[in-house]
Parts: sequence; structure tokens; C-alpha cells
Amino acid sequence: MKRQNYSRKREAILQALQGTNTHPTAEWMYLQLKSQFPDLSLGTVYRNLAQFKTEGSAVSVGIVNGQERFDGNTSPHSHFICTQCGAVLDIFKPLYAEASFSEISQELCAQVESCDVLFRGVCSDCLKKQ
Amino acid sequence: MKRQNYSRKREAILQALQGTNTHPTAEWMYLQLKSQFPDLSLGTVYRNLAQFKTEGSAVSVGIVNGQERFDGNTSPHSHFICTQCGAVLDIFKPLYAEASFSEISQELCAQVESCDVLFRGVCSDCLKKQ
DNA sequence: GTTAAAAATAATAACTATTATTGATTTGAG
DNA sequence: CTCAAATCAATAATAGTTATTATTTTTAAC
Repeated sequence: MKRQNYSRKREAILQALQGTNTHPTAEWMYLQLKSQFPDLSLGTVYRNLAQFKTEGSAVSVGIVNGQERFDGNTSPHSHFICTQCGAVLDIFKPLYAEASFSEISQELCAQVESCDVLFRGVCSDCLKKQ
Repeated sequence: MKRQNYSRKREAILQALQGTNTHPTAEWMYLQLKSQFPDLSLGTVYRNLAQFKTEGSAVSVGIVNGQERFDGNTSPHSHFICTQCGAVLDIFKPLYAEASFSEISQELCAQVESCDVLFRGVCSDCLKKQ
């Protein structure tokens, strides 16, 4: 039984990503795992996150304040980004945008493969602080 | 009549952005305008684009291949991004995602202000080339 | 368990898009 | 024209990310 693409750090990185709903940055994950793996390198986090993306075990939410945000939840859902604190929240309510794949494909004569819906605004925590 | 925030270069940058549907990068705009304004600086393009965004006369489509893409069309519409060539295409078909503002607001106890819908796939040109 | 090839990593350097700085130029009302 | 405010060019600086390379870890056959 050949277990390719395995290392304890890679496994820990993926588990840390799947175990949070904060949609973290590479740097945040690096700092989180640094205590458990004192010799962890930031480059390793970046490299593994990139690999998770191409493998499909992680997705990118987008870039918030100059930093890419990752999501280990690959089930289809949308996101809300707080323009004040940068928090990224999940929205699991279906939005019918995916239902437009075929129509968009026809309109553009293109092959539509995915759809991201991003809401922006002020989150509840930031509203309270005002 | 006070004409604040005016300069021939700023006007040219905005007109160039509004006169294309390619959703260009700052660098693309710089190269486009360089022939007309030989002493134009890339920093000036970046600074004006940032100002257009805060003023609301331009919006950001997102970051494609590491570069921010801008749109001078501020009417609500969606976008398709080709994952092969990086082209950004407009989609004017309404997608009913905006209709979910109030529901999302309730679900998150947040103040939703905008919504971006991004489709990804392979554009017609790239499909032909395969 | 050993061992050798393959894969992954740490540390570091390099890259690149973007932003900040600063001194010079342009703008427009008086 | 004059002057203060706005804008700009040129340059340096910043910061997120990627590439490099020597070292370490993992793997699977022995």
C-alpha cells in the first residue's frame, strides 16, 4: 500500500485547515502549527496549501487585505467578508447562482466549472463595537 | 466652479478604464496610456485606480494570476474568469444573489453592502485552441 | 531492521505586485 | 500673474508569495 504525498506536517496542515471555520491565511496556519512543529517553515505551509488547492482538498476564498484566505470545507457554499475586520464567514444558504451554469455557458460559449459568491459588509461583531 | 481632483492624466486613466471591457490590470493601463503620456508613472495609475475605487467610479473584479483587475462599469453585473488565459468577461444576466441581502443579513446579524458573483472555467477562445 | 531512492522540508534568497516617500510640477481661483 | 493646494514622476520600500538548494524524512524492497 503506497501512501504517496504523506508527511506528518502536511497532514497537520490539512487537519488544522479543516478544523477551523476562520478561513485562515497561510501565516495564521504557520503560527498555529509552530508550537506543535517548532521547525515548521512558512514555505512548507504555502507549498502544501497550493497542493491542496490543485488536489481539490482546499479552496481559496479570495484575497482579503492582501492575503489569500483558504477554506478546507469543499462543500459548495458562499462567503461573507467583513470590510472592517477582515473576518470571513460561511453562508450555507443555497443562492441559485450555480443553477445558472448552463445559461452562462451558452451566453459565453464557455465551459463554466465553478462559481463563487462573495458578500461584503460589516459583521455583527464590528456592528456592536460601533 | 471648482474642479477638484482633476488632471489630464487622471481623466485619461478613467476614460481608458471605462472605454474597455477587458477588466485590465494597472500595468496594462499604464502601457496603454504610456504612448499618449510618455511621462506617465505606474504609481500614478495605481494611485488613481485606488482613488476611483474609494470614490465609487471603479470597482475591483478580484485578483487574477496575482494581479488586481479593475472594472469601470459600476452597474451591477457578474464576471467570468478564464482559468487558462485570465480573461475576464461580463455577465449581465441577473443572478438573484442580490435578492438574498436581507436573508443573509438576518442569518449573520451583519450589514450586507455588496455581492460579487464570480464564475470560473474555460472561455470560448481557449476552448477553440484545444 | 537496513538501505537506497524518492519525496518533503528548512532556511534562505529571489521575485513581483503594490504602496509610501519626496521633491518637482500642475492646477485654478483671486 | 501669484500662490496654495493638488497631483505627479521617480525612486525606494514593503510584503505576500514563490523558487532554490542542501538536508531530512518517508517509503518500500530487501
